[in-house]
Amino acid sequence: MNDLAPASEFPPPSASDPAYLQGLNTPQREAVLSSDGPVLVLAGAGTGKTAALTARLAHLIATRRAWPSEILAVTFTNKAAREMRERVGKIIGEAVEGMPWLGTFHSIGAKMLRRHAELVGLQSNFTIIDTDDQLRLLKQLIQAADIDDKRWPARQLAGCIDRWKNKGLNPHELDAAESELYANGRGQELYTAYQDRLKALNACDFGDLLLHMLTLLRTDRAVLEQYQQKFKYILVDEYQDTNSSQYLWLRLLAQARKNICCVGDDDQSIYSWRGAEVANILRFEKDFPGARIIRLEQNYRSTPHILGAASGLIASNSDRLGKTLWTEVDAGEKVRVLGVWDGPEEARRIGEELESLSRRGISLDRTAILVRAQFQTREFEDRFIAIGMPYRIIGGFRFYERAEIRDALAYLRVVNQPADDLAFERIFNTPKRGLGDKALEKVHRLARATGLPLSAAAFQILDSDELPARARTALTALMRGIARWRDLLATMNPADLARQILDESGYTQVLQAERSVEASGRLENLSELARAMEEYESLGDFLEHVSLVMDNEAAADEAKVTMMTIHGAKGLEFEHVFLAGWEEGVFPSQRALDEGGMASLEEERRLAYVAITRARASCTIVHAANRRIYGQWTSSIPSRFIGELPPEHVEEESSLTGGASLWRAGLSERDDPFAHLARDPERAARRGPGWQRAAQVPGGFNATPQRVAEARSSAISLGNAGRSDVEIGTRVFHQKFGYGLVAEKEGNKLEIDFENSGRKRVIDSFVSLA
DNA sequence: CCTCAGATCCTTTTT
DNA sequence: GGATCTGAGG
Repeated sequence: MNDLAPASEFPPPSASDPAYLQGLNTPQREAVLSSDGPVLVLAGAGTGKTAALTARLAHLIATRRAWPSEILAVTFTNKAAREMRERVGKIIGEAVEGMPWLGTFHSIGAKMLRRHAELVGLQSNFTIIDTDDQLRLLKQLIQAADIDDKRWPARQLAGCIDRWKNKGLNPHELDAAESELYANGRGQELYTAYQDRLKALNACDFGDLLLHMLTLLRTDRAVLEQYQQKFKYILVDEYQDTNSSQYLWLRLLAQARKNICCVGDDDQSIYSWRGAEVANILRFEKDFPGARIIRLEQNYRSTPHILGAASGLIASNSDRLGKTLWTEVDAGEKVRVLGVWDGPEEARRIGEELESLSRRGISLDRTAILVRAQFQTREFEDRFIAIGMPYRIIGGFRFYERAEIRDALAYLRVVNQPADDLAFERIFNTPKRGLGDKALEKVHRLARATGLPLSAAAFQILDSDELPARARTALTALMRGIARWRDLLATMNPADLARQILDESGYTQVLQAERSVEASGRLENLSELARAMEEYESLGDFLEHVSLVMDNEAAADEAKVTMMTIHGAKGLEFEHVFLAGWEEGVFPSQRALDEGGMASLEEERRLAYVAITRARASCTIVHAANRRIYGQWTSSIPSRFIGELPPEHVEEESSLTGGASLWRAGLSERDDPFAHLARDPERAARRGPGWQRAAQVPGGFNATPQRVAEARSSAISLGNAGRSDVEIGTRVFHQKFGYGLVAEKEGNKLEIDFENSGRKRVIDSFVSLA
């Protein structure tokens, strides 16, 4: 099977081969040596894809076809990028340092965009906002547009916008049907407002890193040609996971030289929910006529039973390019399918298995529990804490998603990038300094009226009597700090600056005063953050790193069993793998079944395929008859995927009387295990094809966007330099101080003699003509 | 202005 | 079952 490839055009393996070619099989060699022209490598799970890929890079560099800086190598995850960098480094040594264009789509997008930021209306120190900031921003916009954010949640809009960006659509490129997906056709309006707001904040979301670059490559000939010339060779990992925007981006860049090599596996496409299009891999040959297709099918990872089970399962899918994995190994155990009574028993059994493996001298580092969804790890955590089983959970909260880290970063962002209103809002009253909603609202009002960023408005409002004395004192202290830190930015190294900011802002003191376990953990995290900053030249560099790259790598001290989602496990392998929760409704997930129909089911099946193929030596699939879901006990039937495994590769076992098949037969006839959800009409309404349908429900919503109109008109009529309709002697009205006569005027600052409150200093945008 | 308690929401996967 | 939001009370 491995000799189907027409390898004759390349020299056969010989002892004089460079090191990077040794040990590669025939198709792998072909993937390395076919350096010019379009190449699609279909690499099955465990077929030595990364080895071939890194050898290919080494080959391009060693044969002087390109300098390291002339190769664009994109991956999806930071993990993959890091691994490739390391492995290439081992082959070519120091030269890998000169590979600036090896990274994730997003980090490369960001790098390019910083060079051309002004062409899309940004400055090169733009902030990259995360989902949290994005949601807060959207919520503000939704409220400003007088849309009921209960009926049209910000998450939903965020989902739409992501989708549009994944498709490469700018706001003006949406058609009516797309716009219809949110708030009865107001999707486009809000998307436009969001993009405008981001530009005003000098910020980008994840999607923009690709979309802006794509827009630029499409519209700016010079920029496009510059990069087409620069990248002599393009290498793309996990090609099946590219979305339309990434696909278009690659196609533009590759069009001139056509030296593009895409590596992927349609059977491992598991990210369609975030816009990945398997079609991209299927149409490669059309996009690049004459493309060479190479199949890597010899598996070096798993036993024949594991491969047989996985292959048998994935065969139920349609529309595959088709690969047949094979291995030279001929021993090994069958895949074990274990039925248990409930969730706690599942955790108990797997715990026991792990203990037994451990006793046999197998390091827990070589074991993993893979789950469909994050919440499933909780049951294991409870159990493992009880029995003292060391474990690590990958995924979940990342380092930089912790509140204290986000707070610290917000300070740094405000200092680094004055227009970052989102960050300013976050630190305004953090730590608590007596600045509440009222105070923030006033700063907001001034900012809106003057068109200034919040932090600038905050400086200005100190010159007035708008704020009560206490708030004013507190804000003065904060703003003095910010001004000082901004001064230090140029001279001080980022780590020391961060320490100083945390100190002077009072943030560390508050935590120190708390004296709780959590507080000391937070302090620990903060000093960890400062330590991590030490490698960085500038604060900007660091902020970019943190938003795009930083993930929590648990220190590998003690041997631990790894728990993670199947998505997180893609690309990894473990000696012994436990696949938990293979029940209908959990895996395949109810949501996928409800919302995506057959296509989703197939994706779930690919996910199952990925899960099984992570295992080297043993794979144990567990399903429980009862499980607590959202706090309610539910009985469940085994996943249909279990039934799809070829029996000859599977060994069934049940802790329930009568054996697996018996109780399965009894259970499978029961009604929908999620019936309790359907019984609740509220919940039932939220199921179904999800928000797409919900978006079409005619709403009882018809409010007018009054507030925005107001804000806009005042923004237009009021200049920064002071308004022309107010002069000394003008009679004006102020919401808090009442009527008065203007006594002094300097720019937009007024001194007014109020009839009831005496002389006050006020910013002109707070008064109206009386 | 802050804190606490009750109500309400949400439960897939991630750069 | 847990996180998050909202409203009442200190």
